[in-house]
Formats: sequence, structure tokens, C-alpha cells
Amino acid sequence: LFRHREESWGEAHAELLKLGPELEPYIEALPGLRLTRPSDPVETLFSFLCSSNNHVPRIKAMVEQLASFGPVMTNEAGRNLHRFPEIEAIAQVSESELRGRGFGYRAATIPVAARELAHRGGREYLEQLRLRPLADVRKELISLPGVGPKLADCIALFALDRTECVPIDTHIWQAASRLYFPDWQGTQLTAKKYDAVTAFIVNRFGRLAGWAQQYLFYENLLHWRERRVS
DNA sequence: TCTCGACCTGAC
DNA sequence: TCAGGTCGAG
Repeated sequence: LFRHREESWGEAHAELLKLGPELEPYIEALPGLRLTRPSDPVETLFSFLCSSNNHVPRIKAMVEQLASFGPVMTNEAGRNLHRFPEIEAIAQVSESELRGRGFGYRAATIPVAARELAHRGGREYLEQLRLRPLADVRKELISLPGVGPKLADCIALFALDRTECVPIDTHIWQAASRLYFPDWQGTQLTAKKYDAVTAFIVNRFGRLAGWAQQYLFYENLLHWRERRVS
């Protein structure tokens, strides 16, 4: 968030505590937490395309598989390290190829999304989304196969510099309903509730919303572990 | 607008 | 059985 001014973390830290005292235990527990951005839009988009209804270990394996289609950067200990491929390279991969590499049903959407992106102008198209109104950005991203509201918000926040954007995944939903919307605890997240939670967090934390989101995620991880133990 | 179920795969 | 969702149908 303050990527060029590490010293201002203290400032943001104090502001975050003031805006959301309920997050204090989590903020104190993770003093090194940072919201890293901007990430590369191409890599971010396709990585999140692997993430839906999936576990982190498998997401990681799939992203590494995608990377193998990119150019070799260097060779380390007899193993080639690849740069993440550009959109055009992913567009040439076939569904069956990805199926064979364990992508499951995402094998169908990833190359199609890549072809559509290439058609829209490739990397340049993605980069210029930074300058567009957030509503347009979400609409554009959601019109890609495999991208819904949650992924669109992840891409907007992590890769397109939109800190006013708060992706609501299962963890944020559970944490936010527990802390801020007790009536919704245990209910299913709908589009309307999604927007309400996003608006609430943006209102409460302003430009630090994306950061607060990271701590809410952690809040739920802790509670999730407690629930499993008990 | 909301609720369901299906969807690949593999860790637990 | 379920995971840092999406999509189509009713």
C-alpha cells in the first residue's frame, strides 16, 4: 500500500487500529503483514482463474504448471525456472493438455479466457483497465469465462491497484458476518450481501480496506482452526 | 433476487 | 467431505 515508503507503515498501522479496534489482536499478531501490489495483471488473472472452489496447495501446483508454458528465465540446480507466460501463449494451450495436467474443469475456461483476452487487446487491454471506473472494470472482467465477482475483485485489488475493492471469499464472509453482520452468520453469501459487505468494509476502512481485508482473512483462519479443534 | 446442484481433483 | 467460486436453471 505504501510500497515506496516502508516507514509509513507505522502511520497506516495506527490508522487501521483506530478505524477497526476489533482487529487489534490480529493486527498485533501479524505485524509483518503487507498488501503486496501491484502484481502483474496477467499472472494474477490466470492464477485466480485456478483458485475457484480449490485448495491452496493445488492452486499452487496449477500455477506452476501454467508457468511451465512460459519462457525459461534461468536454470537452477538442473531445473528450468520459467517466467509466467503471456496471454497469447496460454491461448495456444489446449483443453486436453490442461486436463492431462490436472486442471480439472478449469482446463476448459483458461484457454478460452486467454483467447478472449487476446482478442480484446491482450496485456495492453488489461493494463488500461487501471484507468477505467471500477464498475466498468468489474463488468469487463466478469464477462470473461470463469471470472465472477470475487475473482474480478481480487484482480482489481491485487493487480489493478484498486484499493477501494474488497473481494469477499468464504473466509472474509465468515469473519465479516461474525464481526459486523451477526444476523447473517451461517447464511449463504448472495450477490446482494456481497455488495453490502464490500460497502461496509470500504466505508469503515477507506483506503485501508484492502489491508483490513487481509486481517479479516487471518481472523477467520484462527477461528476456523479453533472450530476444528473443538 | 435467491436457492440449488454440478463441476475436476486431491488433501484430510 | 470439502476447498480463497462460477454458471445455468427454476
